[in-house]
Amino acid sequence: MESTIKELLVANSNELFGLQIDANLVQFQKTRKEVEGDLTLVIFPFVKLLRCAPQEAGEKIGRFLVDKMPEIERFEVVSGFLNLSISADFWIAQLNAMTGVKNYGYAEANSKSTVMVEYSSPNTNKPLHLGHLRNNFLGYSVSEILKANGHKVVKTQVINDRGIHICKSMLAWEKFSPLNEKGERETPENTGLKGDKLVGKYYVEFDKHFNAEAKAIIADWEAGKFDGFDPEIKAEFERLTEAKAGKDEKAVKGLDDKIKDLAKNQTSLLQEAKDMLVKWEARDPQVYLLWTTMNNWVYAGFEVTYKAMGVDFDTLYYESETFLLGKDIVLDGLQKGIFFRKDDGSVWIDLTADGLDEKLVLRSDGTAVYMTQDIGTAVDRFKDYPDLSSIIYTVGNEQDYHFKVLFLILEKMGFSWAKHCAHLSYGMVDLPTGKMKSREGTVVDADDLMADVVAAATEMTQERGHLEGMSDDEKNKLFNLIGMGGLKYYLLKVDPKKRMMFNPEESIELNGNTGPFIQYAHARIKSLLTKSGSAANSTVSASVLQEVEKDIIKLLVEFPSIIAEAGRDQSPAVIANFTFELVKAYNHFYQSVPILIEQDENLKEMRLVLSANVAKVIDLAMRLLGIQVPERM
RNA sequence: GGCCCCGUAGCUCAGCUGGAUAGAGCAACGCCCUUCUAAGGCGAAGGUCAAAGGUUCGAAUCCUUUCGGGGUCACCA
Repeated sequence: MESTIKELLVANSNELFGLQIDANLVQFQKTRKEVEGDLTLVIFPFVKLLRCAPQEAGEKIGRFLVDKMPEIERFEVVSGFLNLSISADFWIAQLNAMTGVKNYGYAEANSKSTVMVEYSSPNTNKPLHLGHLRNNFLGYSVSEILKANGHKVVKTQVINDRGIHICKSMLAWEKFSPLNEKGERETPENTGLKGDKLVGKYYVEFDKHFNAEAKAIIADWEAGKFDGFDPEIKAEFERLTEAKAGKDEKAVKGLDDKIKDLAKNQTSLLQEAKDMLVKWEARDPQVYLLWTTMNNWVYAGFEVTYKAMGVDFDTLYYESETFLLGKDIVLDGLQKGIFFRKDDGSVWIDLTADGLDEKLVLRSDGTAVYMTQDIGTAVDRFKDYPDLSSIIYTVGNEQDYHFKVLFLILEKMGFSWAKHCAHLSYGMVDLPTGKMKSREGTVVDADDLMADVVAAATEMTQERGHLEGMSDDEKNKLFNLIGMGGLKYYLLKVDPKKRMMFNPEESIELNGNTGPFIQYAHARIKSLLTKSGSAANSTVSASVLQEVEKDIIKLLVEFPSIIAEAGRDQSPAVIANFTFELVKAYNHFYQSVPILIEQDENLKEMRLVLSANVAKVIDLAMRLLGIQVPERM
């Protein structure tokens, strides 16, 4: 409709305006609900051209459109806005056009380029937490949205299975795990703990002993005992201590932190962990066996969590397998003069001409850093998928700078695909008590949270749900679907780019702008359709439409462009907000218009078809968020 | 300190490629179940869109400055 009007005005612009106009002068907006009309054309851009009052210009364009387009029945000009009233026939035709279209609003599958979406990518030394939930739900949803836009999508993650942090957990487990009566250290099997939780426990254990050792060292230093320490360390400690005199609280804390770092570097524990990393890189069989064993515990644990989240991956990349590749590419770039080597042997790239800094890409000892590995992985992926057009990295916004640098390096290295890669940067999740901090124990564990929301959903659904005749299995599926639907919706309804507040009480709410509110509307429609006995897929007719009915059709007609918008912005929030609007409009209709008890069979069928299309769009929309909708609840 | 992001109702958020009187949900108040699932609907209340300048016929939206909050500036990831 909008494009038809636009073409018509452009084609006839000489006649109407006396000169050729640009298509983007034709601007539409939704008609305000206080005034009559279905579509509004903004008149201001034409006022200058016509050299007349807005009222007059509007009248002229309005008369022209009514004359040319039979669907436009009336028009009204109000303070510079041309409000067009479109016939009921037109809206009914729109409704009929979507009836029975199974994937209404989705583009043809695999009709567009192949895109890889990376998400999750946790460290293997800690269990997943609330932040990972936002990441996973977001990555999964954006993948689904891109698919609905016709892209072929490869979902992936890179597993950070290498590095000093893994060695810390391994070392702590070897040193501090108690032995049971059989002489075994703790395992997921003999403790019943999830693998990721067990490994996480030893990472914390390492930290505890590490800090204690550092503290003891500082106490010695403060007592003047420096036996066995390098004189340089002693000098540095004394320098830092003296610098504290007369400084304010904040500065003192900064200096204390530096002293602590100094002491930490002197601990035997850190030295042991470093030795272990060296052994790992040398493929020491014993260390490798331990590494493999503990990583497999973590993977098994993560698998359970991913299953509960309802996310999946098409392919995985392991840092331990790709970090060497990055090194080769960097050395190649060094040959080509893209990078430069400093005297100590470290390799850098100079990005000052692009307004950034110098960035390290290889350590002086030749080992890889994060950036090295990311370069290698990206190149590797484009080799693995020759038809790949871009990679989207779902990573928190604290890494904005990192990705800016990464893409720039890849571009400088001549990879033409680099400019198509994107960082899907999302904001931090805050708690009412403030930031999540692992040191302060305020981290919300992903497994616990999911269990909590499902438990809450179970309780509330048993209280008010319509569960008659459901098996226990069906009931449990329903409780899970409601709990997880609520959690996903809560995390996805906010613009991903923005930092958000996670309120545990609100996340299990059932009323208002929530997942269960939307699920409930779907269940209600399904119940209605079942009772009607109609397939609700016939071609319908109606000479008049009530406002509430027309409002719903207008929203349904918008759905395809909403999917496009969500894809362009990479924002599930666009889908969530649209669905909420649709459900609100439908509930209003449901409450004010008789459906099953309508006497006029034509009208009744039309309302059923309308309802069925709403249920379909709710389902299609929620699927894009990874949320299931129930037939009953 | 340099760079980046944010500031809209008591709270949580929409709206931001400039367009009519800035919208929802929650909380609080008043209604509506002998019509289909009340996990629902209706009504009323709630705002100097952080502040000040500027551009424009028109600014929450664009530009500048200030204030407030956050992130980032590692041979960590």
